[in-house]
Amino acid sequence: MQRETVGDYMAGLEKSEARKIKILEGAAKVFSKKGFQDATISEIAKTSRTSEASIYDYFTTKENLLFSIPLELMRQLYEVMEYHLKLIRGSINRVYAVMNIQLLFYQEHPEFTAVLLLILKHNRKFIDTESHKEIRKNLRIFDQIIEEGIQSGEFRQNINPYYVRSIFIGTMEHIVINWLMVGNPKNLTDASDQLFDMCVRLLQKDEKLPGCPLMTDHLPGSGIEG
Amino acid sequence: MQRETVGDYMAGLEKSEARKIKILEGAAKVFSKKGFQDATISEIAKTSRTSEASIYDYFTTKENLLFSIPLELMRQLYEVMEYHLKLIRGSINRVYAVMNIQLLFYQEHPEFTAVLLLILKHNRKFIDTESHKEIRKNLRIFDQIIEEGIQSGEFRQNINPYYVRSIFIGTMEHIVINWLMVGNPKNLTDASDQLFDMCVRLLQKDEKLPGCPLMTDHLPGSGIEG
Amino acid sequence: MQRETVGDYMAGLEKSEARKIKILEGAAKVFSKKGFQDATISEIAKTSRTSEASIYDYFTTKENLLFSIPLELMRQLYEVMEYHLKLIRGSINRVYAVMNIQLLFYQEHPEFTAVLLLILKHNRKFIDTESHKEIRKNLRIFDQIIEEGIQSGEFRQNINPYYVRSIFIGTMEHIVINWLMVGNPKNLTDASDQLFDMCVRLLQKDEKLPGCPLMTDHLPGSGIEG
Amino acid sequence: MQRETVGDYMAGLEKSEARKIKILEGAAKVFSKKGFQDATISEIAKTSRTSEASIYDYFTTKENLLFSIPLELMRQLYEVMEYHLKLIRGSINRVYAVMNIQLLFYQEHPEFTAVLLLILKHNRKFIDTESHKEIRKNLRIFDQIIEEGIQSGEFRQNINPYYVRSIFIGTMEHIVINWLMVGNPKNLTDASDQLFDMCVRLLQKDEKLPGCPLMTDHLPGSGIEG
DNA sequence: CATGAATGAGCCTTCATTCAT
DNA sequence: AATGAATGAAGGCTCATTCAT
Repeated sequence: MQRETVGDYMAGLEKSEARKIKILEGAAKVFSKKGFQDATISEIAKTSRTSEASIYDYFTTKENLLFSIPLELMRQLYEVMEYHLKLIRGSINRVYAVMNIQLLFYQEHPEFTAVLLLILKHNRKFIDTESHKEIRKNLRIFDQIIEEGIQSGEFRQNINPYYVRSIFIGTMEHIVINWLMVGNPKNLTDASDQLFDMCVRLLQKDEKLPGCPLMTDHLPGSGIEG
Repeated sequence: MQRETVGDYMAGLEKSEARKIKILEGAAKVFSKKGFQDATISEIAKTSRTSEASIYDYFTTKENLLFSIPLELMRQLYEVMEYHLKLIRGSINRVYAVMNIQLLFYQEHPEFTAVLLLILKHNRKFIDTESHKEIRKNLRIFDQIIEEGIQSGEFRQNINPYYVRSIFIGTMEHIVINWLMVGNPKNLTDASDQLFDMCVRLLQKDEKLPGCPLMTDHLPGSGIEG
Repeated sequence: MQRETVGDYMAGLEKSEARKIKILEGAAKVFSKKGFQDATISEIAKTSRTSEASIYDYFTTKENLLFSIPLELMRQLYEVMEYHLKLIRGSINRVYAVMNIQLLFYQEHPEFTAVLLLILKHNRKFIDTESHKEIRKNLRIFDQIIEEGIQSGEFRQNINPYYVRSIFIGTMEHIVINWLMVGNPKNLTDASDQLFDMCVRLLQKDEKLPGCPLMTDHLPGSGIEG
Repeated sequence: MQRETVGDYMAGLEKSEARKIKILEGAAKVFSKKGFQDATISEIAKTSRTSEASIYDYFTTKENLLFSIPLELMRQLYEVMEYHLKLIRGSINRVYAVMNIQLLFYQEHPEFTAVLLLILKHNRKFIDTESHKEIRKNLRIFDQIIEEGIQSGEFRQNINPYYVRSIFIGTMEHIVINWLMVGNPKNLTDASDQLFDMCVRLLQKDEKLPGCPLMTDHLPGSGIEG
């Protein structure tokens, strides 16, 4: 088999790389539970089954360790996105896929997600890191889909890609943060379809709305109260 | 009129209350610049032109100080919202007003906003504070408007208020966070209209979409109750 | 009436002196409960129904306040001792009286006693205070009785007054400290007679022992194990 | 002999245990000079030739450090007591030995003694510590000797062991505290014999008092078990 | 490589004390 | 005379980080 699964992902790695990943996982676990400042290197070492000093063999500082958490995972996400998007035609469908994959990924990596959305996204220094570059790479996938949709005529012509992205990303992250903080909704993917049903209206051409397969249940209302 | 305006707000306060507000302002300034942990009480004291010990006359702990920052401001925001909404008819117009007031408020209090959106919103303990209660009170204003719009028939009948709120709040906060972190957009209220143009599509009935000039057909001649 | 009772003791005092005593009482209460360092001027002020600043009108420092606590009370004790001893003849009886009065005094002023025996007696600086001078004055009463007893021939000739005093004072204080710390014995005066029965043997002449009224029940034992 | 003597006691210890002892010694030195509150961890660290942080590797709090000071020493004292008492016959002789050993021990460890008698003995929390358990173990040695003396008929039958102990312990501690506070007597063991001469009268049968040269008639030729 | 052990640096928090009213 | 209000000064404790083994 050519594609390695997540399961045996670490199988082919050198021992050193494997330990680095162990540390990152432990760090994600501890950071997500305690926050950056309340997490201690000591606890991360314990969680990673290694020593504090060893952590400093792989990461220069505690902050560097924090910032390194998304690097590999965002690359994985990027690959998964690319892989799936190759198979999907139609901008709307591609937007849907991106949202779904993203939310699924968050759901499967709750600790990483907590680190990303509750800690890193609000850290100004994080913007200058390699990890953030990976995040922007992922964002660009979304941007491209929107632009393609506009150019192909599948989307409304007068939408502003920046605001579309803001709405999609902002909404998703808002939902995910609620999921992380108060456990609501229970299941992120449950939210996915509902969210999409709403958000997609932003993209669709006006005349398409009634016939849009995603919007079949929308009965035209009567009038408007004066 | 005899009631004090916002301008001379502090004029009528006792000295003790005035100092408390000074401290909260200094704290917002420092917390917004440094984050919670990197901010020191010493620097907050200096910024507030008071002593470290005095801070502890008004707030029990550093965290309590942090959590106290939004209390008064969120009450002010609530009052402003209530005041303006009394004058506005039509659910769409009211949604627009809420977004505008909110964004304007953020823009006018960037340090407070940074504390709120970059620090407090991701702190689990914050949820149990009095300040957070005020925030929920503000959210309920939004919820009510949505529900009224549905019941009055002005909005689509099959929208899910939870997701509508998530989209509006999530998007706004995303925009505001970008504004705080990278200075883009330069002006929050510039974003307001663009955002609204898009978001409003989520609420409107399908047949209204084409060509409906937003924000005009709901404003009766006066629109403002005497 | 010439002798004022403890009850109306404060009646004849100036208001200022009355407040000073109030403070000393509050201080004794708080110091006895918390110890010197853990007691705060703030709590003493509250307990004394006065303000922190007022305390500093009467006492220069917290330590000065502590050291001032025994001054008046030790003078009272001295007067009580002198008053009673005038009526008592016989060195043994006088020793007994001193012990009794002392223990009774401790029992009636448990907070003062705690301050004295748990805090002040182990403070090197206290030795140089006016209060300590009063304490030494009281000790001298005891010393005099012992010396009189020796000179009158009522006590053994070869006793060392220093060690006798050490035994009596050391034992009493040990008992009182236990009473303060673990509540045992419940009643100090209960201990008084038992203690005296034993301690008095140190003073009595050897040939007096068999006939001594305090020692009537002593049956001669048999032998000594080799 | 292979067993380490007291002299090279620290030789066989692990480095970590040796450092712990160094800290305890430094702590005893500083606490005895300054008292608990006025002693600073910083000064203890300096005195122990270690860092403040290291102290917290071995002791959880400053108070825990204080309370830990007697633990090992009281164990040593217990062993010394047991060792010597094995060699001594006669309850009077054993009482004498206990007093002597105790006072000698105090004299050899003046800083420890100051901590014990000037700080710890008056601390209510100390009662619940492991160290206090050791102290009670030592007290029980004394109690047993008294009881044995009563049962063997060597002592008066009607003495109350609680008061006997109070007298012996109270007196000794009183003397030792004076020695610590005002340097009088110069030499604790000088006091020992004088004190014993007096105190022993409390124990002896009445008829024995006249002319009985203490400490001779209980010592058989050898007195020491091979 | 891995790590046990050690520490320098720093901050929150507390009060005794002062002073203007 | 009395006090509310303000603060300077100080110390316990915590960790990120280093380094010898």
